[in-house]
Amino acid sequence: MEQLRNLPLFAGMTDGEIERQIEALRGQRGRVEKGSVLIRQGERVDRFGILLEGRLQGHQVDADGSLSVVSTLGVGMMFGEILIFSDCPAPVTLVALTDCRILWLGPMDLSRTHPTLIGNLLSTIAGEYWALHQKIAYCGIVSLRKRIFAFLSDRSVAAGVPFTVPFDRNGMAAYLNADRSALSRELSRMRNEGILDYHKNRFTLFVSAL
Amino acid sequence: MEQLRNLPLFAGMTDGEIERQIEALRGQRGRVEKGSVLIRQGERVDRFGILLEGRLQGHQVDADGSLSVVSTLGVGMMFGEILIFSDCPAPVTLVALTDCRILWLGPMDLSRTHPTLIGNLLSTIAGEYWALHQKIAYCGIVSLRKRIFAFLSDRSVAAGVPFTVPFDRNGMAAYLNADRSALSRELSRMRNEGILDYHKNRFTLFVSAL
DNA sequence: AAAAATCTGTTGCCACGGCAACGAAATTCA
DNA sequence: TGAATTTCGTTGCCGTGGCAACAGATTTTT
Repeated sequence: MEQLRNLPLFAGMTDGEIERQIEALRGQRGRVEKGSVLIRQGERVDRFGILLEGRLQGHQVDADGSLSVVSTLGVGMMFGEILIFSDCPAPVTLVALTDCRILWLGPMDLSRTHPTLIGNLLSTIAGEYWALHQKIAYCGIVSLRKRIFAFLSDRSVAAGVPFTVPFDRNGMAAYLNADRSALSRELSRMRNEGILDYHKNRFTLFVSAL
Repeated sequence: MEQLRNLPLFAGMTDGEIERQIEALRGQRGRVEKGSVLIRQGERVDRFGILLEGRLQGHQVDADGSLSVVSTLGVGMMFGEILIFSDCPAPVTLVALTDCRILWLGPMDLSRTHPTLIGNLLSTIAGEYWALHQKIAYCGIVSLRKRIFAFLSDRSVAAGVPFTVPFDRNGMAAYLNADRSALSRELSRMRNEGILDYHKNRFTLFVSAL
């Protein structure tokens, strides 16, 4: 309960309302062990989940058969909540990176769902939409250096200096869709030129524009 | 009314329900002339719109000051509907490409909104989310040729042969984020190799895999 | 119908960045 | 604590694809 109260989905709701809504959404807690597949690409989905413990990862097989990592989910994050409102099959496979505890919810009857919860749901989905939009904006920048800088610059104004990025190098490269070694190379150059400094995923920018 | 009934937002609702909901959403029709700005990047937005007539275009200025076209909207499409559920400022500027007629709706009180309309709204937003997701999937393909082919291949299975794409060359290049001339060059090559044929935005694929 | 504007194809140049391969550092596991 | 695994930086190679510039075709404007 303590945990549920802090979830964005239940923001602004009383404990009683939360309990009643979970009931209405046929909530049930479950465990899955490392390696399990929660959602299979191509499947139809009619319930969504909240990750109470553990880590998940979204995989996608492209048309040519190559596999790519789409997203990584941590505690408190939701999955499948967008899918249940689409008529399309799951475009990604969701795998448990570790043993997980999950709160399953759905199917959802909107006429019996609390407006606050619906609002929270919409906010969450909207946020995820703009997150994708942002990623696309970065990927539209042709020069790798400018792409990296735009990303770091945004993080810097959002989080101050120094700041951390929620990625390891591989993840950061994937997000900016660049090659990992190319990313490392460019970061080194920028460090040598005095544009920034970093250690692992902790960065400091020394200039505000390129 | 005739027109409203066919909008995805009002799908499955009776005329009476539609009218009542428009009233609850403080709906008002408006006109804007070519060149007007409907939403300015950075602004807060508390109402959304449905394009009844005309064409709109979304622009975005990157961190380095360069302008890029993000999207183009046609009759029946909504705009701002995701924004009103976010706490972030508008990431794009929306400009009228032609004279337009618009139905403005909002602010929205979820507790007074018909569940069906909420469902339609969620479906629409979910659809837009997966559309972005798809675009990102394409952009993740490193080889331009494979990127183009993945795109055309998907359109082909969805729409048969021959099929049309909703873009001119510029738009298609932007969507696949590629350079227009590079796109033309690659399409030519593929045509010469007998992989496909095309005229303007009408394509025919001759192979199903690359 | 002429003129202006837009869209499309083509081509040469060449640098950016993907790829592979390797070693070092760091983290995880036994 | 040592071994195994993963992460990260570095470097050489070289092909892809961005860029610029131009011509023809198509569309729109007046």
